[in-house]
This record gives sequence, structure tokens and C-alpha cells, in this order.
Amino acid sequence: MSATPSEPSSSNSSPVSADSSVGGTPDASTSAKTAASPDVMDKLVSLCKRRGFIFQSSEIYGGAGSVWDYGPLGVELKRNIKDRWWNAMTRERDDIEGLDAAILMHPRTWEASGHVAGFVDPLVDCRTCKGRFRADKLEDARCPRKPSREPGKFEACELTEARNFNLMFKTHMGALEESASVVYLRPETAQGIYVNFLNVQQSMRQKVPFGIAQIGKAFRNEITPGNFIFRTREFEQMEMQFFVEPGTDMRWFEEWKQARMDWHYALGLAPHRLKFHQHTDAELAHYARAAFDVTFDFGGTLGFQEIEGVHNRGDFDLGQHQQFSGKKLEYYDQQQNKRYLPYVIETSVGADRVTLAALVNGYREEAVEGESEGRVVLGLNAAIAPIKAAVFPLTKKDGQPEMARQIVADLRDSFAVDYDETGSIGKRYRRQDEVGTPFCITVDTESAVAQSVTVRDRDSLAQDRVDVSKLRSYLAERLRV
RNA sequence: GCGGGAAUAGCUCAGUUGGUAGAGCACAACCUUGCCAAGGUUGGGGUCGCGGGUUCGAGUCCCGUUUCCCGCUCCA
Repeated sequence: MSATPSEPSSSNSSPVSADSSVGGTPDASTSAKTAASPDVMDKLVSLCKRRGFIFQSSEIYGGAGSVWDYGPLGVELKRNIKDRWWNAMTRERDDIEGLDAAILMHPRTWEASGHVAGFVDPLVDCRTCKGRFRADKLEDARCPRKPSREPGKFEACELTEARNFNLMFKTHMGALEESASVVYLRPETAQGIYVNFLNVQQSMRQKVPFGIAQIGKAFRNEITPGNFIFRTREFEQMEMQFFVEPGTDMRWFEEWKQARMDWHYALGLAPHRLKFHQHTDAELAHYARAAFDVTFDFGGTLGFQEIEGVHNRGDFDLGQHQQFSGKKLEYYDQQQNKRYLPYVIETSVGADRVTLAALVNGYREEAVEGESEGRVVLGLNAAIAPIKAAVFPLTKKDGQPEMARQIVADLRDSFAVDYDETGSIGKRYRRQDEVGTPFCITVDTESAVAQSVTVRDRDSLAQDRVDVSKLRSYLAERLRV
């Protein structure tokens, strides 16, 4: 987490100064076609399907609403992003512990969190005036068509039946549905952390300030899902809740704000596409004392949208759980000899949204000198690219395929590598460009004798001649970004 | 949830006043070439989103439904 806005991750910017032979540069501000073009999202959806990144769920049945499946390359990309987050949060720090809480939780959890109460209101719609009203407050409501009329009069309206709009998925725990208790699929992962606050603190002998990190699925019956994997009903969150002493919370809040933005820079997201959005008082959630979103410019009609939220939740959550469970959740500070309910600084990233941001950020179409059609490149940060290196025999003669396969066998324990011998060499390069593979290794006519291969860089198209014995270190050095 | 639009091969799309489905690209095999896509030959793929209806006959007309897109609405 050391990159700064002025120095984005190297793999995502041109390693050489912009050369006219490489039409567009990876810099979105100068590239002819970037995700700012309204059609780029469509092209990305198409590319993701064609190349095995993301498929619509249950497609053969006509598709399930607003859920998506990650294909072979998509799962690698997303996993790489999650691993990066996990390492930055837990492995590289002493003051954050990992957790994997269950999706199904005690139903009282959601009463305490406010999710049940906040969304039980039955609503009615009017087919005529398009108004929407709370069914239990109809007598106070007015038809927007006739605002001067008395409240509660709806003779011109055609009201629908009252419907519940709870965003939580509901199911039953227990085999017999009648006698089983209602449970919910968690609408956020955070509560699994709060209820385990003392378990983690005591078992790991942590002292406040410390954090708990978790990656997991969450579910919301969104009224308006859409925009590919941006808003889906099943999604994955990467959440870290940092517990601090009251009074120190705003300092930690600022620290985490910056740390999280730095993480996105280091991921390779273009600095000019990232910015904070501060929640206004009206936007602040019921639990929040302060909130900033990290927003990313997805281009087109989407524009800047939230990919992460950094919230100061105060002691709302621990306080609620303490009240609803009847169990003390206070932390005992031995040095100061005092008990208190810690405040919580929450950082909550949408894993799917960051994945989409990385795809949008990386997508570019470039002109190539001497060609009518250019190439499509997925300029992913090398560290998150699903395939790190592809190995090709230049020809199928002279034992080149065998040598190439041997290189694949030698590298695959450390890197995700791919072998391809079909089509022309140029076509194979293009195929790899399209899925963001940073390096292509080619076994050519000199390779057998010289015991060396060419390594071609995705962004610069430059080729290095590298000894086979040094391939591993050559790649390792360049993939550590 | 409301209004509008759309759905035909993996992708992008044709398909006439209803007459049993096509192209380009992609993909696979073989031949050829060999460092930046498109050479040659051959081939696999679609019950036209799904379900009804009208008709001798439906990709085409009608109804319903699902999914996606655009607006509105909603949004922890």
C-alpha cells in the first residue's frame, strides 16, 4: 500500500514512454476508446462471456435475475483481488485478525442491526398516479395527482395490494417448514464480525485498537439490480471492522480512509478515476457518525459509483447487540483500568465491484501500426491477471512444442500459465492480450541450442531474450506489483 | 414496482405480404506460413428466450411469462 496518486502501479501504465507505434496508451485520458465510451460496458460484458470471465447465472433456463457466475478466468481474477485484500489486511499486519462467519445467523441479529425493522413496512403502489405509499399510513398520504385534496382519499387511484419490501432473503432453519424458525441470508457480513468481537479479541489476546477482517457472500433483494455485476442480489464483500477507543475514532477514520484509497491505487485503478464521496447528513445511515465512499468512474451512464464504504459506526452495533443479546460486549482496558464499548471504523469493499472496476479500468482498444483493426487489451495489473504467462512454440517443428510444454510444467507450481500452439503467433498474442496476460513466452528456432526464449510484454509489445534458467526469477520480479 | 425497447449460432446481426433458418467473426481438425489478427480445405454448432393460441403451416401474427437494456421509483 505504498503507491500514491501520482505514481500508479507500473503495470497499468505504459512501461515505456508513449510510442506512436502503440496507438492508444493505457492512460484512459488519452486513449481513443476507454470505458468512458458508453458502449464499453457492453463490449466488456461480451468479452467476459466470450473469454470465460463472467456468465449469466442459469443461462440455459433463460437466466436468473441479477446473479452472475464467474468463469475460469473470472474466478482467478476475483480470487487474486481477494487474496490481495486478505494479505494486506491480515498477513501483513499484527493488529487485524481474519474470520469466516456463517451466512445464516440467529434471526435476532437482524433485529439488533436494524435490518428487520427498517424494511418491514408494507407498501402499496398506484397504477394511475404512480405514487407509492406505506400501507399503514394511507390515511395520512395524499395522491400526488391531487395534492390539494384531503389526505387518505384515493378514489382516482388504482392501488395495488400491500407488499413487503424487505430486502432480506428469508428462509427456514429446520426440516419442517411449519415448525422451523425463520432465518435470513445475511444482507451484510459485518454483523458476523460484531457478534464475534469478544471471541476474537480474547482468543487472539488482541488489545484495542485492532480489527477483524472477513470476506464472504451477502444477499439483498435489490429493487433495481443491474449494470452487469455492479448491483446484484448475491454479492461478495470484503469487510474489515476496526475497533478503537472512543475519542480516537476520527483519527483512525482518517487513517483508514487514506489506507483504503491507497489500496485501490496499488491495485492499478487509475487515480483520475477514483475519488471520495462524503455522505451528507441526509445520506448518512442510521448507524453512521461519518461516512466516505471510495467511488470509481465506470464511465458511460454509470459514472462515479461506490466501490467501497469507509464508515465510522461509533458504538451503534456493539451497543445494539449488547442490548438485544443481554451479553456485555465491553472491552476491558487493563492499562487504563476502564471498560468501554469500542467504536468501530468499518471498511467495506464490494469484491464484485472492484473486479468490475479492474476490468473497466483495464479495457482498451488500440491501433496497431500496419493494421486496419487494432487490438483489444485488458490492461490488468500483472498481480491480479488470471494468467501470468502464456507459453508458445513459434512453430510445431524442431521439438519446440515439447520445450514449451516443459517450460509450462516447470513454471506452473508458481504461476498461472497457459500453453497455446494453435493459429499464427500473432493471433495467440492477441488472444492473451484480450484476457490481460502480462507476458507471452515464445520458444523459437534458437531456443533449443541457446536455452533461451523470448518474453513479450503485453503493454509495450517489447521482447526480451531470457535464459530458460532465469525465467522464474524474471517473472517473479515483474509480477510483484 | 411503473413506462418504453429488445431477445434468432459462442459474438455481432440478416431473415420480404406467415411456407420446415443465413452471413461475418469466433471455435475445432488437417495442410501451409513462422514474432504480432484476417492463407487453403473441411467440420461442429440454433426445437429462433420460455409457455400457450390462431393457422394446412409461425422466427414472422395474438396472449402470457422470463431475462436484459433505457427512463422513473427505491436504495443500509
